[in-house]
Amino acid sequence: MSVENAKQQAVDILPEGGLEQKLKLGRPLRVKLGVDPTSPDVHLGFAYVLERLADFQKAGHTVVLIVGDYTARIGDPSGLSKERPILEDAVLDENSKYFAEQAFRILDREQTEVRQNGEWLGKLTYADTVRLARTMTVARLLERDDFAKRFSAHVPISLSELLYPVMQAYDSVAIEADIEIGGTDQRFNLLAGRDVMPQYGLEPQVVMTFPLLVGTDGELKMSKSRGNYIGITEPPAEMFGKVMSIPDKALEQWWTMLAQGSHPDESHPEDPMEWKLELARRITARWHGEEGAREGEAHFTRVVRQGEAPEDVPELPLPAGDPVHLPALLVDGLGVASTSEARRLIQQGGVKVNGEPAASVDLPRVALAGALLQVGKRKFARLTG
RNA sequence: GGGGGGAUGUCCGAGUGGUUAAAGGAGCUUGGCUGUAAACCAAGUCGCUAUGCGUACGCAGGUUCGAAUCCUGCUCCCCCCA
Repeated sequence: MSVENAKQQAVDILPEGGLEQKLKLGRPLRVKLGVDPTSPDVHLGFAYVLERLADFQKAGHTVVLIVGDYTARIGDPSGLSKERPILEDAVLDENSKYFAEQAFRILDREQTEVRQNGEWLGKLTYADTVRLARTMTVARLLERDDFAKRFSAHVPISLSELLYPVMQAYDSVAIEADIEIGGTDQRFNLLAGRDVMPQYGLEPQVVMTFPLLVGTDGELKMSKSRGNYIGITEPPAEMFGKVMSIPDKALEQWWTMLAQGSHPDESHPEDPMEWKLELARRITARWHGEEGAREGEAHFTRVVRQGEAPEDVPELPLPAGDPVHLPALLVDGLGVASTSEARRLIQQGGVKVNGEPAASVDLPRVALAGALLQVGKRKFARLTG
């Protein structure tokens, strides 16, 4: 049974023996996961958690995805703190759709309920909210690690944020969750559900937490806002290259969480380079198939290891005029952020024409027509016209 | 309600009237080394067809030859007491 797989990978299963009891009920269990609709991109870290949900589905259980639209819509009025920004309804709806599309690459659509928590949170009266709030104490909230840290660091915490755990707990009430899963950083919120559910006459959910995947920087949790993530929709070459860019110290965790699959005892190449290559192949193959993995590796070998131009270089028409002003061209065609940035790159030899560092910001047309223009190691364009 | 402290570039954080586009660090970028990475070395890191010009130190005004630095009002944040 695939639930075994999830069990093995979990960091916590609370309470002890709770999962077995739930499983003994002999009916499809309702396994809940909360989703933040402000950043709908499914990255490898999140995909890992979705895979655990899929483990449950394989055993016939039902997955309930809670899109936190209501929580996101409340947001933070000041706009100054570290809280999540308020998003437009339209953006949220768009995000939810985009998210679902990606999530169903992992989850079985037939065994998945997608719910928005505005459905029930939007109907609570003030009295209902107060009743809900009574199930939690301030002291317990402040025990939570990140609140405790922020509080002692004098970083603002708004009252609304303190309500998040009970709102999330109420989601469990509304959908009658049997199990809720999340990253280890969610432990407190998940446990809040256990406290609140009995107040509404429900059996408390079982809580399962899973390890947090570190990002491509090897330091911090993978997340979109930190820019250290790999999205599952990224093209093969990007994906392969980003995996290769992780520090060696992250190898072991990535291997365990993302590559091993159902063979936990499987050995890996000793040589870190070979090990990482195998990791990159597997991850790319998971999302783009064997063909994609080959393509990604070929690109990596050629461009990064051998320092050559990729096979298919996008074409870029030369603008009118002679000489050609390089900074503008780099901004328009190669994605350089500003002309000032472009000038710096040129100055430092980061811009190459046919492999030779560009000598000046203005180059004669004849030197550029048909030439290969390169910025840094990875951006290329073939100039035409 | 009373009292005190604070808001600086991507982030952290110096700077209390005059080369201050703003120390230092982190991050990031480029180049070098290399086994992808890391470590290490060097440079860069607001914008602009640019040996100059324009913007910039919470917001809006003011004082001054000159302000991130002084004054006034406003907004936001933190702490203590109630």
